Amino acid sequence: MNKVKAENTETEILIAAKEIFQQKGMAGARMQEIADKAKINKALLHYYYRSKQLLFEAVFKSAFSLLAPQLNKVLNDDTDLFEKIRKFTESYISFVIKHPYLPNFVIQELNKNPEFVLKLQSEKHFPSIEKFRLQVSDAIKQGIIRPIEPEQLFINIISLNIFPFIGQPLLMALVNVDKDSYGKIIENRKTEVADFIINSIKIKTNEN
Amino acid sequence: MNKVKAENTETEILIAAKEIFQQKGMAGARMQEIADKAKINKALLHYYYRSKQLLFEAVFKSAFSLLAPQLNKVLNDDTDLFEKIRKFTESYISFVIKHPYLPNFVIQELNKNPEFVLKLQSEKHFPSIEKFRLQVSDAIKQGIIRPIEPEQLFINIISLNIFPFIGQPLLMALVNVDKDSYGKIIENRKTEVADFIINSIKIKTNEN
DNA sequence: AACTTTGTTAACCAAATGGTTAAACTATAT
DNA sequence: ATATAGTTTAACCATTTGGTTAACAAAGTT
Repeated sequence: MNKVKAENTETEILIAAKEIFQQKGMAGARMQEIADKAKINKALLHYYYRSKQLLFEAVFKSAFSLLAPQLNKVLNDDTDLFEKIRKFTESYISFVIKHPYLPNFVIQELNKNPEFVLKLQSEKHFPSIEKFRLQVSDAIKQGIIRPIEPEQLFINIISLNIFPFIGQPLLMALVNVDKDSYGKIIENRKTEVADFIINSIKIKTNEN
Repeated sequence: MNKVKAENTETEILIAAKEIFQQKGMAGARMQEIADKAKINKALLHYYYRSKQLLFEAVFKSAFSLLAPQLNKVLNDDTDLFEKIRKFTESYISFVIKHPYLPNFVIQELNKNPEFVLKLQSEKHFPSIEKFRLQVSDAIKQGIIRPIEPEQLFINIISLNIFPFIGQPLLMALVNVDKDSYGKIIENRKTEVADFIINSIKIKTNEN
């Protein structure tokens, strides 16, 4: 039974470490707290993952490998541009509702440790903007959307989707609503954001 | 001369603390490092600000009191809506270029400590959305902009302006540009973001 | 059954860290 | 000049923290 046990504790640790690291960050997390959450002895953390740094990196990579496919939905996917924007906002917001701390965690740790991005970038499947750039250029040439730099459009899409989660505590206070109401606002954004973007870039035909 | 001296060291400490806290966060900051940066003995930190927590709160409040007036430019100011959006994006982006770590710091610490928002909210001059809400409703009634919930529009404006800074390391990697090129992209956003928003909400007359 | 490998723990350790103390120093007021 | 109040420091201290060690337990191998 030991292999089963081993795998279990190893993933137990990872699950516990995810929770703690994502809520408190690398600097705020305590190995003891992770051990407690995983219901094991602190020394076991070091048995499976040699150091706090390595455990953190395992958590970080795991988090990023969940985030990357989401980003690829805008970047590498050749469905129609508008359709894509609609699908992305819908699916991204659902994704973050499932993993509330994840995007904030990734972005925060990248800010504290910008060199870290290089490690990610060198790995396969790191999202790239190339395809998206072409698609937007084409749509402009075809007169479907007004001229806009693909990079700017991409940044806009990402900003409108990610920030409402990262800025939640601040936005809740400014908009002056409680958690439930804010949840409804977020829920509405599943369609609202896509409409907002498409409205901005779409060239209206006589039909519409 | 002692009162002058006192004020100097006290503000020296605050300046040093700002830098360290804003870059490393509450958990990652070290009192010794702050003392070194301020070129004083560590005990002096405790002489002027009793504890790390209090020093942190002084820094945080100071940071927020810089940010609040920026937010009030969208929320409490009764110039024309479009003009306002243009001015805000311009001035906000300039503001962050001057204080690169500030918005990230505020948002990050609010995430780690959401109860903290209550302290801010209870203070005077805490930005409120009321005025903005009316203005947007009016603009909709007058047929100037298409129907949109004021809260959603506000969240969009803030997201498009703040996120490009908070997400910089990630966005730089995704868009695949170096710091200089990213700086140019940000510079372009001073007008680009306002255009993007106004394009999305403005109802076109026959004139245009 | 003897032995080897893997998993787990309690006890321990050195370094880092926030905070304190008492003494020294500086400048102004008397 | 001297008392006084505010400022600054060196030396300490207790606790926390990441990490190690040695012993033990359980399972697999021969």
